[in-house]
Amino acid sequence: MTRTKDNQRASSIDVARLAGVSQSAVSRAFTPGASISEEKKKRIYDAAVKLNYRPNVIARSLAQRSTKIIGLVMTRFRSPFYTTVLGDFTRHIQEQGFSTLLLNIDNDQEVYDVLSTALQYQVDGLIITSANLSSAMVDSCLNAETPIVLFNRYAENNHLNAVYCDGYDGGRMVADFLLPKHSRFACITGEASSSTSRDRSMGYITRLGERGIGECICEDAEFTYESGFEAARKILALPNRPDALFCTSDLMALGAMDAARNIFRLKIPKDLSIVGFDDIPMAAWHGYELTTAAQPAPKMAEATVNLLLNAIRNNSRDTMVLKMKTELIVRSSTR
Amino acid sequence: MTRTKDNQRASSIDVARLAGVSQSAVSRAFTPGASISEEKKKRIYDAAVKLNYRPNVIARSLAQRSTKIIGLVMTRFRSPFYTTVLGDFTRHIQEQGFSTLLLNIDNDQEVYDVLSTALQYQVDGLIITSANLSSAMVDSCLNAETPIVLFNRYAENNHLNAVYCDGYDGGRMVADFLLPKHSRFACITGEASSSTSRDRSMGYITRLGERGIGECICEDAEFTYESGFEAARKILALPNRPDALFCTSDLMALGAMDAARNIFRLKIPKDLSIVGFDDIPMAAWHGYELTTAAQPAPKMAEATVNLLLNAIRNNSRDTMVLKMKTELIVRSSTR
DNA sequence: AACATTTTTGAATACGTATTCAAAAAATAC
DNA sequence: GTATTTTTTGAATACGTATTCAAAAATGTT
Repeated sequence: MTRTKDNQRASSIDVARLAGVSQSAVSRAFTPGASISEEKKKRIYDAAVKLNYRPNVIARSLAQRSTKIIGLVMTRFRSPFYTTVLGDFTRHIQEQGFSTLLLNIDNDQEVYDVLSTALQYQVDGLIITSANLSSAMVDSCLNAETPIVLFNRYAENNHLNAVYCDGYDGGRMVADFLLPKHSRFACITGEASSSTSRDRSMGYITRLGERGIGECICEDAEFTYESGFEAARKILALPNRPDALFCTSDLMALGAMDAARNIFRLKIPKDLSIVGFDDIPMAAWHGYELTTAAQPAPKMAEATVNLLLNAIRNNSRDTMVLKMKTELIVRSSTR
Repeated sequence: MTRTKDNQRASSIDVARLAGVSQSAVSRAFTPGASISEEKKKRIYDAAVKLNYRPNVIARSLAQRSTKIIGLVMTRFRSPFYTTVLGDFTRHIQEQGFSTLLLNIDNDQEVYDVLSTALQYQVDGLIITSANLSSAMVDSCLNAETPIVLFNRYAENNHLNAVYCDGYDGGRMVADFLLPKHSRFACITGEASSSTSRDRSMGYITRLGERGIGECICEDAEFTYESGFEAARKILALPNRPDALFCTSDLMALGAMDAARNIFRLKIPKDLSIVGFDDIPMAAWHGYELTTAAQPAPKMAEATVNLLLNAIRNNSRDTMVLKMKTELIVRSSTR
């Protein structure tokens, strides 16, 4: 091993020396499409194998001013919806030759820190899921000239790229579906700060109103099973119990189903119809068979990655907002 | 804005020029503990704010030969167990001032590619979950001198750091728990290639044998709800139906429960006891209340990250294997 | 064979930071 | 006050690659 310094990784210079060529040649040998003769290329590869050489992507990133890294800001790792999407994100990102820097946030306070480290890592682009961005942060992003796509969030002023699902329309669909066969309506909503959840419940309630139902029992909850369970326990204990319940996420709906069945001994859907939102895998489980407004998660994830990569490759400054439709999947939790 | 080149991010040189100091001074201003006067530091910070300067971590990584990035190789994004763990990993990694490069693999074939890109990104360390490493890959890792910790896998020769859960012992515990009140035993196992699943079922079957039960109906499945459902459908259709069923993962167990109840109209636990493994959130749902051998996931995740960071910081070459115990959580899916 | 064209090549430099080293400045000791 | 130690400072260089530029080699044309 004719390595200059022992115990270190080999560099392109080491390979060049062993192969009897210049460092530039080594660089070109590892750059697809670069001008280099086949014979020299072979010689370089042989030397590279001998030294166990692999190009240092960090150095390349510095020289090319492009890291080929996508920053992915995520919350709510326990939500099946988001983890499914996370798998899709990383798969698409890798398929396109990029890598994923995953940044976890527990609450919106941390967004700024996390965003700032992502930018320091010179990510080529950013995907931000379900975080509430302050306008200061938006500015900071725009300032950094780093393309950004929001997932399931949208900026009020449409100044940022976004891919999201039309929750308002989804809520309306649910209302239209439930209206014919039910008379007393209720709704369990997610965190109030979340525009996502607000859109869904607003669509539902507005549509009910349009069709003559002025009253809808509402209960605030968090986006968890337990929270849905507790909210349903409150709602179903009321006099004049509702016979139709819309939950703005599947996880809450499943909790609500279990509360209805286990605490109140209700038959679903005979005594109570329940509808969720998302279509997580558990909604299809035989123990639940939850009717739900399905988000086209795979399509959304793919569109998000493609939108971002296009922005990166074309260096385009104009923004694009993709609003997708939900599809009502009718299972046996509704009559 | 006295920036040298327009439309580019400011560099430490730009800041130095504006603040009237040397580039080294700027570097020191952003290096905690470096020798620099308070007065100059303030002047530099002011200039940095004016130029919206943030240190370029990529350049720093090159200079320091340390990226502060942990590579995290993951499969099975749909499994609630692994996504919970993923959240813990990233949180701990971030708390320690590192970032996470997330690498998704769908099957073991891709491990090599993914590992190789991680190494090219000069990650400071690697966590590998549930992948089967060929010995060639292990060599390649050792060669790269990059610390590695396996999560829920262990190298046969103990030549790699590992944190995992004692599935063999867990399986024995389940057998001991079920033996007194049952007479016909069955087992649904995960993918045969997975040593994780094999350990669990071997512990179970071995212990049954030790205590006089020579026969155990076994059915192979994948680590999914649907697969558990199908496997249970086969097993429960047999003459002389079992009255105790151990599934090597919760997800399969939940599928099995639904098959038992919905297809065979069995009462759980009266007609059939079911035990799972992992303790995913859904196991505690009121619709299931699954008895399970719980993995101490949060502890395991924390230990994994700590083990890795210690190896990185101390540059230690000796390996460490942490084997954790399961805890049997008894719920109402067993009599 | 002479010339024009294309391809291949290596030297030099840039990317943005950390760090070493020696000089300068400040603080302390006597 | 000088001598001594400590702290602060900037110039120079290293990190490992990509890329520009001009020279050299190979190829094609007549």
